[in-house]
Amino acid sequence: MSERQADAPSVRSDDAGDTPPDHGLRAEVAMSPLPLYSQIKDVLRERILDGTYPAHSKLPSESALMATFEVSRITVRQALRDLQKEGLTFSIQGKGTFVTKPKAVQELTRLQGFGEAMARKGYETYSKLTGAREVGADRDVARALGLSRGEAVVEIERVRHLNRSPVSLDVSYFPADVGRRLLQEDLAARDIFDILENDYAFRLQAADLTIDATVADRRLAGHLGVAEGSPILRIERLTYVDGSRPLDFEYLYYTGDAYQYRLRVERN
Amino acid sequence: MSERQADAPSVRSDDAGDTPPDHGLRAEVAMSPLPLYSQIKDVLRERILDGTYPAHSKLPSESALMATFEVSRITVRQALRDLQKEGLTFSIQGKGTFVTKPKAVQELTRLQGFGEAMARKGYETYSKLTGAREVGADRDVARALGLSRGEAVVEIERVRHLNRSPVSLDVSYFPADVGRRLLQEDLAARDIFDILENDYAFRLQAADLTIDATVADRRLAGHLGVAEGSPILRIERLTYVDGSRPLDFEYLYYTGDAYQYRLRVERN
DNA sequence: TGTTCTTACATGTCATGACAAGCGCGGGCG
DNA sequence: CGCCCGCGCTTGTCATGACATGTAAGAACA
Repeated sequence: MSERQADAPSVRSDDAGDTPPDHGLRAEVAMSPLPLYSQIKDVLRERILDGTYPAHSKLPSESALMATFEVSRITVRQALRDLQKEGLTFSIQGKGTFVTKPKAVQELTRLQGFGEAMARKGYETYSKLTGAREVGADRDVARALGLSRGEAVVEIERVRHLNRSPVSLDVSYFPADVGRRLLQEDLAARDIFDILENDYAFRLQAADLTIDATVADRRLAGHLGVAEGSPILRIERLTYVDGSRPLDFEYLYYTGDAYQYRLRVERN
Repeated sequence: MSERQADAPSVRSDDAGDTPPDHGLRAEVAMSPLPLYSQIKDVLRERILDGTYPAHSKLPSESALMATFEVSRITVRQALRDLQKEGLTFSIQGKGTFVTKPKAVQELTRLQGFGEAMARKGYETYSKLTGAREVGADRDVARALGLSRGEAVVEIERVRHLNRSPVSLDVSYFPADVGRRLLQEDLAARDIFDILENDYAFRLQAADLTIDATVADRRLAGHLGVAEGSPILRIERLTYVDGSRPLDFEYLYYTGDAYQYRLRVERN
C-alpha cells in the first residue's frame, strides 16, 4: 500500500520537526490577523506553486488536512473552495482534490490594473500622460457612468509602456468629483487603482469588460508606434465600487502583436 | 420539475414576522434531486432577474432567508456565495447583501460553446462544416494538447453563422481517439460541447483563453465575408476535462464588428 | 473465472451553535 | 448642541456532528 496518504504527515514538515502539531500553524494564528482558512489557503497555494504538490497529484484529503492544521472541516473546505476558484485545484466527489497544471494563466481573471499585473510578472512598466482634462460626457461615457450627456467628467489619457515599448493607449473617464482629485496626483508614477483603493478608500468590487478588435487609425498608430491599419485589441472596462456604483470607464487599446489577454473560464 | 414559484412567494412579503411560510419551498424538496442551496439560489436569481429584487436593493438578511426557506444558515450562505460568484450580488459586512445591476454581461465568464451561448439569448445559429480531417499536430497544437509534434490529431473547421451572417471561423483540434469519433457525428447540427458531455461523458472543467487582435487574410476574409485587412478578434481556447487533461484546442476568429466578447472580473 | 456485494474512504450537503467584526442609530454625557 | 458609547442588526469566521453520494477495491458468491 504505497500510496499518497503517506505524504500527508509530511505536509507540516516545514517546521524544524521538533514542534508537535499543536504548535504548528496554530501557534501563529493568534498573532495573525488573517482568517484561518486564508492562512491554510496560502500554505496550500505555496506548496502547489513550489512543487510540493505537483500537477495532477492528489492533495491530502479533507480529514487529513483537518488533522494537519487542527481546524474543522468547514475551514478546510473554505480554503479548498477558494483555491478552486483561483483555478489551482479541482475536486471529484468520492476521489479527492487534485492539482491543476500550475500554468501562468491563473489569477488573470482578477480585476487588476495594468501596472499591477505586469509588476507581478517582473516587467518594467511606465506610463506617459498624454492628456488630462475636464470634458463633457459623450453618449457612451454618460451611459456607462450613469450620468447625463454633457455632464462634466475627467478624461485621462495615458500611453502604457512595457519594457520601453508602447503597448497600449488608455483613455479613462471619471465622474467629476473623483476625477478632479485625480488630476492633482502623479499619474505617471502611480497606478490609478492604487490611488483609488489606498488614498481614496474606494472598495473596488468588479469590472465589466467588453473586448473586440479594430484597426489603428492615424492617431492610435502614432501613439503606439505601429502602422495605420494594424490590428488593435480594444477593451472597454467599466469598474464598479461598492458593488454597483460605476467609477471608472476606460477604453484600452492594445497593439495586437505586443499583448495578449489571458483568462480562465469555468464550466458551471 | 416544472413549477416552483407558486408556493414560495412569501419572501418579499417581508420580514416583519407575519406568516410562517411553512409549506414554502420545503415541501417539494423531498421530491427534487437538486440540493437545497441550489434551489434557493435559483429562486433568488429568478427574483433578481424579474425585478422582485431590483438593482441596488438589499436582499433579505441571512436570518430572514433562513426563516423563509426553513433552512440553516450554512445553506443560505452557500446560495448567496454562488450568486455572488455569478456576479448577481455582493455583500458588505455589517450592512447586508445587495443586488448588482442585472445587465446582460453575467454568465459569460462561464465556459460554454458558441451555440449554447447564443441559443440562450434567442439568436438563430448554425454551423457550416468547411473541413474535417486527420492531420499531424504542428508545434502549437502539440504543445497545447500535450502531444508530440506530428502526432495525429483531428482538425475540424467550421464557419459559425448568427442570424444568417457569418461571424466566426472555428478551427478545432482534438486528440486522435476523440477526434475520430467526432468525425462521424453531425457536426453542423449539434454543439460539440453537447456531444462531448452527453454522448461521450466527458467532464468539461475549464478552459484557458488567450485573446488578441489580428487582421483578416485572404482566406479568412473569404470565409467571413469581410474585406482583407478587416479587424479580427482571435481567441485561442484550450478546454480541459477532469481538471487537467486538455481535450480541445481551438482557434476562434471573430469578425471585429459582429461580435463582442464580454465578461466580468472580480477584485480579490 | 467472472460478477455482485460489502466496506472504506473520498467529497457533497445540511443542521446547530457560537463568537468576531463592521455598520447605523439613538441615547446619554460633556 | 455635539460627540461618543452602547446596542441591535448585519455578514464573517469557525467548531461539531450527521447523513448522502460517488469511487475503488477486496470479499463473497455463482
